[in-house]
Amino acid sequence: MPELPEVETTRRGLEPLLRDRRIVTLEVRDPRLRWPVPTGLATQLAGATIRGLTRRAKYLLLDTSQGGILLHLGMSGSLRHCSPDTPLRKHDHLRLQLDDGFEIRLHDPRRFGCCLPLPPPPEVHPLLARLGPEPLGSNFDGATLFHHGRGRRGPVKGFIMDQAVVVGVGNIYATEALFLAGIRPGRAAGRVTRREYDRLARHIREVLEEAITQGGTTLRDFLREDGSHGYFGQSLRVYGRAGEPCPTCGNTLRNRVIAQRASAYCPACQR
DNA sequence: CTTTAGGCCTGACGGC
DNA sequence: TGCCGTCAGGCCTAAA
Repeated sequence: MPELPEVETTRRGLEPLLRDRRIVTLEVRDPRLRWPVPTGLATQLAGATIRGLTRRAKYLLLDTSQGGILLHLGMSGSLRHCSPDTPLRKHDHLRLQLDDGFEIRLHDPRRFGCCLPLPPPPEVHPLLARLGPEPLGSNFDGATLFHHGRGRRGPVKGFIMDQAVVVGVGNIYATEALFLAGIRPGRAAGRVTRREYDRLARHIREVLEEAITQGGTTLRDFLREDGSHGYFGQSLRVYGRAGEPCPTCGNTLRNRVIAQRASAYCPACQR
């Protein structure tokens, strides 16, 4: 279940392996993803030189001399770098064969991911056009959240998971950041104070950066395995721990469904 | 405009 | 042991 740190770690791991490589073939073994992998994509990419691999939100953008590619890992997707004689697995959808004899495989059992052409300029693509600021970028802070949150009656947790507000904050890191900021996930976004949004923005950045840092230490595993080893072993303080004691005060953590997602919180620490 | 619900999928899990 | 219902999760899309 790649969240932003996993996607960024994947990008950092793969970028040096892909840059300046030539694509020999793209084999579409199973085009059934969130949207079908277009027929003709393989032909378009054959012989292309890879210029780079960047990230926007949880999307990976592969830039080549013969056009861009937009990748999303959805819920269960992963990319691995391996040699062609590595046994193929069920749900290996794509093989991107490189001129150095290695290949990249997209593995995605639940098929929520995608692989689509990305015509220039990338930022106008419908899937990218309405995205909010990057949480690790310079134009994301408490002021942004506060101003965007004016008049919002929905829960703050759903608000920060809204890709138009800030990208890349999934259920896990939203839960963790709200705990660290001392804000209950069910609070109306419009009722969270400026000071609280400052804390929240800081903690969103913090939990994501912490996860990326830890991701770097397990990068080798991440690229070779299927990404199912969990969140880099990052110590999650409250996510998935309803019923357990709060790591700060010892009160029993509760669970509520907020914005259609399980939300653990401490009734004492979070207000 | 905001907010909510539905849908897409498979694998893991629990109950019988 | 096997079958089946439920759940998880990102995020688009339609509808309220």
